[in-house]
Amino acid sequence: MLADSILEGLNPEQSAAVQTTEGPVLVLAGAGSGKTRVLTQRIAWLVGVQGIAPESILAVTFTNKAAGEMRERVEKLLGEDAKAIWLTTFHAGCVRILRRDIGHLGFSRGFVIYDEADTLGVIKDALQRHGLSPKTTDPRRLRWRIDQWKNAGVTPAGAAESAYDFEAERAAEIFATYQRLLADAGALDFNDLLLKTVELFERFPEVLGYYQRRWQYVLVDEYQDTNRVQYRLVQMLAAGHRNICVVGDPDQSVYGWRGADIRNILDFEKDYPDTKIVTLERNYRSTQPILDGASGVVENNLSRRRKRLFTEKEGGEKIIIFQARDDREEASYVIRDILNHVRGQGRAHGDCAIFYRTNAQSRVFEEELLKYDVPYVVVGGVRFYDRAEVKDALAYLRLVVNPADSAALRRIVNKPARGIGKTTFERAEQICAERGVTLLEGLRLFGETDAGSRAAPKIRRFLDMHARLRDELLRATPARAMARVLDESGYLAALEKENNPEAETRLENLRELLSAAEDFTRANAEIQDERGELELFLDQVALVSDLDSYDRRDDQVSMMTIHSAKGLEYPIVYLVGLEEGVFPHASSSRDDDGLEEERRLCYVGMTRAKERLTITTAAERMRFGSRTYGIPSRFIEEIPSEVTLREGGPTRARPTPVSESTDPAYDYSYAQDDPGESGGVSPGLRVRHPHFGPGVVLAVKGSGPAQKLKVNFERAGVKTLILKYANLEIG
DNA sequence: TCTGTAGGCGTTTTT
DNA sequence: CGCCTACAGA
Repeated sequence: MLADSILEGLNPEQSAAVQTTEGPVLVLAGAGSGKTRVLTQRIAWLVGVQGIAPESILAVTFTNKAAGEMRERVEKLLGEDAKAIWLTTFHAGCVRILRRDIGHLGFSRGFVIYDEADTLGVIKDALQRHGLSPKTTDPRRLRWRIDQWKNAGVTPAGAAESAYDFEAERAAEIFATYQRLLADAGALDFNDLLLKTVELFERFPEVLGYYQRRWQYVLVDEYQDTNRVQYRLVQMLAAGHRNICVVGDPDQSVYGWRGADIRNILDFEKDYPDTKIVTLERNYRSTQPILDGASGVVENNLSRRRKRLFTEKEGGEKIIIFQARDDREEASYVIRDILNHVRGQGRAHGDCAIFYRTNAQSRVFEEELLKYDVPYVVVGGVRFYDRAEVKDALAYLRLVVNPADSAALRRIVNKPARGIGKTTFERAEQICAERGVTLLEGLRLFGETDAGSRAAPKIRRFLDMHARLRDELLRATPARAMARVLDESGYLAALEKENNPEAETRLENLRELLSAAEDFTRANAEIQDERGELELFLDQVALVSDLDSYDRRDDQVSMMTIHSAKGLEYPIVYLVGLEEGVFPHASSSRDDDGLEEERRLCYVGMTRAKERLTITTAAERMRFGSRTYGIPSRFIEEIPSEVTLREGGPTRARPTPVSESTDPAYDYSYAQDDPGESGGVSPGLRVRHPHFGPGVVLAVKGSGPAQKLKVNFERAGVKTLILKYANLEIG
């Protein structure tokens, strides 16, 4: 019977969470306690046993990846029926709602979604309109401030009202201008996607009513990460039937800086006094020492609901704590430990993961991995869709879909160089501001008023091209539109003309983008939507992250920030850089709230490990290009000493100059150093790397033992290598 | 208007 | 250290 198979293998608490379908339910799920399993089985139970129509279920997650994985698992249980379930991220779900109903708010349904770079441009524009320079007012700080307001659901008017000093008043004014400029461009930023949906529901009860009736059951994953706007959204949707099930872990709330409000989960019972609470404390992932260590750390947080994870697993290795002299020794220790496990213990590279606090820390590890020729993948950091050429191509498409998109226009108006430079464009901006027309229209007006000027014919040609592309491509497939736009604009030709390895890399990225567009068409062949496929494609790329495309492979070590690691697990985990200032990060150590969030982050990192956890710290570290000295993180002391095993540390010789090192890695480097010359390596030389394959040297930096190369590999793209470690063959 | 270079600055984490 | 911006020169 289906009911039995759904409940099979669940413990009593999980089983209760699955079967309690009516009324508010709060599932407090500790790390590794099978929370995703509960969510998927619960959906299966609703449909397969209770006979609930799939289309009346809404399940919301934070990442596309989580949504995708959940959908996969639900489809396995329910087959075709699963397709009608709304299983989506907050942002993607809101886009879907707004594309249908934003017209009520006087917004075009053809709105574009602005990313970080786009919004920064809008902030700068707003500053300018207030007669302020980006030099005196830091645009990033201002945007951060505006984001904080928006996270909390504060409007420009509200911000102005609560302004307590001149600076806040001015920030509130710029906030208002920023929103106006977005509206003029037909654009919404990430926060607007949520805010506009809330506004829509508040102002148009009949619209809210439609969705309330539609979704009889609402499920929310990672509830501890919701901000006040998301909270409000969920509350409104569940107001009628109150069949709301939220799953989360207050100890894993690590997005406070992005507006997540831990009160949402802590106060859930107050919002719904008849809440059924299910606590999942049995851990299916880690060994007891790892759980004890992680609990030991997080128990230092004062504002915390008591919870104690346990496992039935017997024994387990202690947590290893390694104290390194410097960041390089830290990295080489980790890499060699990985190699020991791979070569000596039959482990796969893919069993191992390295987690750090900030992306910048990945560099040293990458260099060491290259040195020892260990295959790896870095998750996060620069996103594919953040690369300049990819954004340029997409900007052309955006401008086709929405001619008001000023950020897109700003981006590509003179790419490739077509004689519409800074001065010309500034005039267009001025006209746009004075007359309240779109930027493109401002450009047109300028060309007409100054018909005799040098720029006029160039403007006309650009506008003609745009009009032509718009006529031709509005209903085209994304791949066709992309190919056409790159060709017609001369973008591709200009890149090909450059004829150097860097341009080749960029062309390669554009080819990849093109195939992503083709994939999109293939994947959405059956989806019928009144909106053009091109628009749907642009929606998707606006909301994907690098993490979404990460697929764990057996043959690669994974590296990522702890934030990115949330929700993942590995047999062997290295948590690195545990020094005061690095982790906990200096800018979060000011107040108790920040520190407690760092501590939860540490807990998240530690609980990713299934069997073996190594924590490392370094006495010296290169930061901002100069040597800095650190002391071990307080979190290390918070791990109960019974479950730790210390290696390295102050008992060893004091820090010695590198040349006197007994570290074989260093000795090796000096043995290799003698040939003196770098073997006559110079840009343009074709080389072969044992792991990356053939490539061309782009640049040579420095000299002596530290000489570095920038090499463009045919398969792997541009990498910076240390010559003496890279084992390059010439030719 | 475009291109190359010198200086300044930053780094927290990201849907 | 590396990226981005501002600025100078052609």
